[in-house]
Amino acid sequence: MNQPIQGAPPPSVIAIKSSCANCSMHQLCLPMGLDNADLDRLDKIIGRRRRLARDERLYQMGEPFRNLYAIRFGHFKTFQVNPSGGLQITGFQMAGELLGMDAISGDRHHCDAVALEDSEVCEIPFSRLEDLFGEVPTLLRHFHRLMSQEITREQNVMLSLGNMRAEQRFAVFLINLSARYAARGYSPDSFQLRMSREDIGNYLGLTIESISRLLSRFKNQGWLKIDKREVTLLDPAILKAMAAGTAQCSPMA
Amino acid sequence: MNQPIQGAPPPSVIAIKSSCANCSMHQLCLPMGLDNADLDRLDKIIGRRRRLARDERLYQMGEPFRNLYAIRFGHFKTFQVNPSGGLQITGFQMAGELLGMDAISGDRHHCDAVALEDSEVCEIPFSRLEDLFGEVPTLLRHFHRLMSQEITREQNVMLSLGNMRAEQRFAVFLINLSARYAARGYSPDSFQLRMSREDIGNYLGLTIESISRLLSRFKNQGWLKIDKREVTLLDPAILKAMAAGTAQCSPMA
DNA sequence: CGCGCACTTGAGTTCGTTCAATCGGGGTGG
DNA sequence: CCACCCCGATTGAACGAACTCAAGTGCGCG
Repeated sequence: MNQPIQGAPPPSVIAIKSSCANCSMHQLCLPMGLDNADLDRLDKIIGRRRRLARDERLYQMGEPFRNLYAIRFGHFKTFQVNPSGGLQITGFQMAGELLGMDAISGDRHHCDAVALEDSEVCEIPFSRLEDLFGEVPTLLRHFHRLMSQEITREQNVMLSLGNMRAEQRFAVFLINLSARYAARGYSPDSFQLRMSREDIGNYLGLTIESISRLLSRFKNQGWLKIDKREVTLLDPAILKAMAAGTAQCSPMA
Repeated sequence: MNQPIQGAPPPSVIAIKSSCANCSMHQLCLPMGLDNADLDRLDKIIGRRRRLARDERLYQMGEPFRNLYAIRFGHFKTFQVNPSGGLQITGFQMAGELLGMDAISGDRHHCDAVALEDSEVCEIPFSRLEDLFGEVPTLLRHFHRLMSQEITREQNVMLSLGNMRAEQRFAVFLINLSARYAARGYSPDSFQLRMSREDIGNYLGLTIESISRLLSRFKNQGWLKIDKREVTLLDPAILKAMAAGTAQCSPMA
């Protein structure tokens, strides 16, 4: 139950001398808003940094829950598996975001997390984090905000899956990525998709073929350029309008 | 911005001498696992009980966030509204469950909560609850579990919306209600649907007609009885199998 | 009794899927 | 260096599950 799983190489463990204060993500991540003293206390409990190769698994459903993980760099996907084998990607996570919050209830992970590219995470022992909550109210506050953010994020996905047509879901997806890259200081209009078409389709409740057709349609409309996984949004305004539901695409053009 | 909204009567405010200790839900609700002394401290911060009539709104998207609400009795639905007017029900809540956790980030409510029947909630001022967290670690722990539970609940909905056919979604829905009533000491096989077919359809990403047809189909298969909103599960096993994806319904029978 | 509302049922349509063929780039081995 | 293969992606054609539109039912309430 506890040993490495089905042939996946044990994740490399590297002791890197690095701190939250040095981390470029500390304004988005768990330590947001902490003063130097508190930053230090948080640093002290961070277990270790873990490097993961593309497709390597950070944790798996059913594993006992001990740590949260803050992404230092790289991208992840999280997914749930059906009793009958069906798989649903529940999110794509990027640097500064927290993994594992769904495992707090139940003491076991409720989904799998897999690296979409070579990535690094900070391991945060949850019991030690809990100890710290009593001493650093600012930290607790921000932690609650992060959990709550995750709840609203998922509500938005539900809205998309339950209520929107394919093209609108896809526009929402692109605009969401764009905004998150913008928040990290990257271009909002030009970025790499770190996930396959298949992953996108699964996440949005569509097939890979549908994603491919949507990309072609948006490209033919002149709304974006797409070269392999490199996207350039040529008309972010109309994509935003589609995401908001105030514009729609002609069936074909 | 702060006054009562579009004709909804101001919610009745009643000062009832009641406590968590007396509440039949205290084993499921926020006070779970607290000893009497801590129960008392929690009691002291509970603002007031609020009664809501059917269709009355507890809070609305955009309203400033001050309180969480614990449901004493009754049922609620929460829903999000699209910029373009589209509406997605994100959950149905029953006694012992907590409302408002999505509002912690952002300080404003991100969805609306409406009573499905005459109901009563406990108002929990969040800032006072935060104060208490420092003093009652057990309370904080359980609060984290509740938030985490909400995250996993929503992941399950995403799985259902993104991955399952109509009949499976509906089976999941029924089995989920059944389990929650069972946890509250009610019959798992016979209960009232507190929400309309339309609400169910919206929640499951289906139309009201589809829900109606599914009910008829399940009835014709002899798997349940349905009389208005009174459901009796006649073959919970096969419904569970359908929910798990290990059985499926013939198109018509 | 008659109106309104929630629900049911039927018939035709549509959006996205399924199935299948093809493309194209990157890696491997002859 | 080229031939070959593999895999992810694209494109086309036909299908089907769920939707839309429309008519009908039944119950509650004034």
